[in-house]
Amino acid sequence: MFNFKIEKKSSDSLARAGVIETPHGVIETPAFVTVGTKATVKALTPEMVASLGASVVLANTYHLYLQPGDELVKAAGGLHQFMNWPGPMMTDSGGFQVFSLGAAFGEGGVSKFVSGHDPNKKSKEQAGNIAKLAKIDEDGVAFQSHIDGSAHRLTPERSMQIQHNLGADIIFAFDECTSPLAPYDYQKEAMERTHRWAKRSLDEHKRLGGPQALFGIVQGGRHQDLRQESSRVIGGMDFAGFGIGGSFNKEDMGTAVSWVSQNLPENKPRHLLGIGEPEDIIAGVKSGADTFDCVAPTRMARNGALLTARGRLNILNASCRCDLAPIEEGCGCYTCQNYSRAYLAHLFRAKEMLAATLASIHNLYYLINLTKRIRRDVLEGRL
RNA sequence: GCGGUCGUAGCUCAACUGGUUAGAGCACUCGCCUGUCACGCGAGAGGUUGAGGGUUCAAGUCCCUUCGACCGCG
Repeated sequence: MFNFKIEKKSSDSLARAGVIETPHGVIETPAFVTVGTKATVKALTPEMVASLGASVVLANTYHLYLQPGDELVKAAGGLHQFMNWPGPMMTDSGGFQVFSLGAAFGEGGVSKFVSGHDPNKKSKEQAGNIAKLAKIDEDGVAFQSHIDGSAHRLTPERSMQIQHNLGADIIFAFDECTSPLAPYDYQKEAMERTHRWAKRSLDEHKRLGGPQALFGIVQGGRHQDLRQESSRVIGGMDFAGFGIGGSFNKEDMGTAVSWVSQNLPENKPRHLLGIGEPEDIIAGVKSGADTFDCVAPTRMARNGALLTARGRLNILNASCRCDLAPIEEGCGCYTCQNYSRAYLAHLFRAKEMLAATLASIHNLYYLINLTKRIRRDVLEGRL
């Protein structure tokens, strides 16, 4: 049912090209995984997503458990049927929400990325006494719903049960994504807890049975010894593949990923969680990652930032108002084939819904095609 | 013609009995977003308070003149 085959390995980096087979189709890697958190890629129909060349979509356990509920999704025949996406799917375990609703919650703007040594961010962590929506203990995480404030609890076992109900092809172990601002001792403690949760996730997954492939998640923050230890421990467990999670140093994410890749079994796929800016994908592939998911292309699109070969274009800038050229000359996407920057700028300024759709089409097309180009480069020995 | 109400940022409006560099929302300009709390967040620019004169230590606030808008009565 689940299979991973490596077609070509790079001779001068950790890059490889391969194929992941799932019950709902194949994923040619390296691949970009489109994010559809709440069982929808925001602003796009599944047909649009497919027409961009996307092969796989990732949804979220925490969000769908809260709304509309995993039992309903199961009754509807699973995520594929429910959201009308026939291709391969992944679900994240809810582990990231331990971070986004925990340490990162509030006005502080703590990112999972940190740039170099960032001493000015420290005060935020301390000032971060805002009531968090997530609290961690050995058994799992207590969440307060961000929708209605109601209390919920996620454990490795619950995450597995929910993900089995959702029915994606690839599911992830329940983990803790730590803040990059957390001290070493906490990173270590959280990593070791994540390892115990990985074992529990695996046990529950086996108990439940079913066609899903479970990926374990490597943590360890920005520390080489922790990353190596985590990848050895998680890599030694009976997972179908691996996710690489957690926080990174913006400057040398690739280095951290290669510490991990070198310790993971070579014959299993590696998914770099939440990474997806163009340069990061290139660095990730070179460091041995096979798949990537990221909200960046769609979220940035909705906020008017468009990807081009020459960098980011903010369509809301005054210079776009009367610019009748497409977002990017030569781009093959539906948006660039049919609409001008001026039209996009108009839609954004008028707050028309089509703005989000056309911008998302462009950004996803850009990123998916970038990844396809990278795959060709690996296959043809150029990378 | 007489009486009244009101003129504050591009727009809609704040500013207790006159009291420090006249505020906000929207619009405008720019930036940010990496396993979605996210059609979100942040920053900036923008006003000789309709005009002119007066009272006062001090006027968007009080007085006079004038211009304009609206309402009422002739």
